Amino acid sequence: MTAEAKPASPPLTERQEARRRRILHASAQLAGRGGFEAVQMREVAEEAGVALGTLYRYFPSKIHLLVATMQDQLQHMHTTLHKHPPAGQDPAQRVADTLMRAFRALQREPHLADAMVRALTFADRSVSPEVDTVSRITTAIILDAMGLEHPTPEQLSAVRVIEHTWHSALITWLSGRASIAQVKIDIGTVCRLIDVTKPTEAP
Amino acid sequence: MTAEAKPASPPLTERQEARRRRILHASAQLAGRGGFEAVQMREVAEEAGVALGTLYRYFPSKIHLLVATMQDQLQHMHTTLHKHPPAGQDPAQRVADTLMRAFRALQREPHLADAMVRALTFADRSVSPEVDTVSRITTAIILDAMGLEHPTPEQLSAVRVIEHTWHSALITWLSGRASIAQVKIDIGTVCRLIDVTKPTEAP
DNA sequence: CGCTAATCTAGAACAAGTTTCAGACTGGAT
DNA sequence: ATCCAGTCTGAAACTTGTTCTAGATTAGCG
Repeated sequence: MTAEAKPASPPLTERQEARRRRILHASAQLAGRGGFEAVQMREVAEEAGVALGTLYRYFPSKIHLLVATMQDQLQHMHTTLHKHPPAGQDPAQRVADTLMRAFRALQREPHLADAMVRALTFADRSVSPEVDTVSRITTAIILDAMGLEHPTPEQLSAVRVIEHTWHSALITWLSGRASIAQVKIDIGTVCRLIDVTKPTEAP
Repeated sequence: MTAEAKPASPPLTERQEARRRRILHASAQLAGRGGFEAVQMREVAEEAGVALGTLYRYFPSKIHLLVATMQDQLQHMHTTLHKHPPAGQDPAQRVADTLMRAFRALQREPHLADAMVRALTFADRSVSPEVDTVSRITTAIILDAMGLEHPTPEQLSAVRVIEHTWHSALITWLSGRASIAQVKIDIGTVCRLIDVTKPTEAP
């Protein structure tokens, strides 16, 4: 059940894998400076040493590219979190800790965060599979933090709500409409749902 | 404190007000068919009987235009809700009812919903004031449903989280990644936060 | 009424995402 | 080693959001 990347299509040759990585690297690089708008397809192609048409063969749109970039970054974060799991007492605390940590990571690269999150929420149906992958990784991270083997449907819904809050709070922060403090408060608030949906809650 | 529209700039003449309305109407019309991408600035201008430059004078970008369209629609909804307030017993129930009702309204015009919500979450800093207005109206709607005069900071945070969930859940539905049922469940789930943050909760 | 500043129009021009195409290149099968 | 199919390149073309310009219209004012 580990959420890995490519289930479909022909396996890539070494050179192709290298190209793909160069593209993703260029994307993250450009995003790290100016954010969403700074990721211009022509520039990504040039920086990755690849023709424009090739870029589009690998990633059929700018949104696809940025969502893939996010997948990449999330994988890193997931791996890192496995090595240093949150230490809190109860599940709600651990989830909040984890999200705060992720939030701090994003604060270090606000432009990159901007590009990735904007792409993620702007994605239309044609990007659903990729966005879904991102969502699955995020869910896995949260469930890991909760330490649950077999979450109840109720708990899964709570996790979904946490994800909703996480994404939307990030957006309000990125667009300058909410402060860092407010985002932290909102994360803390939504994590209470974990306690509310504890299976031991009902008589 | 009623969230009205235009606090700034010179008051518009009658013809100008009419133009503005024609533009918003054309925008909603086109959005109602093909969604976000169907709202093309040239078409909006033509349908509204206005030059492209004029359209841009009234709304400095497509995002501004669609966010303004959303403001407009939300005002309607707010007014309607005042006439037929939710009838539930407790605040959480009333808020859930209200959001479900709004959700049903959006389901009737999924393309319009798509255009408005995508614009809202894609908006960058240059649209912050307008997005903030939308947010204030939404908050007002939720607070009305709760029936609170002086919400505590905790409750305001819960309302923010509800809004986050509302927007993000809409996005997952619009992009076909969540079913209507799932959105309803998530709304119900997040509304539990209202009970958790009742002031009578603490000793 | 006649003037002036602001606004509006029509249309060209520009920017960035996306598509297309002809030709060069690569990898694998015979 | 040769050939085929698929891939990559470079460049142009197309689309749609956005900007700009020159000339007509309009609104407000003396």
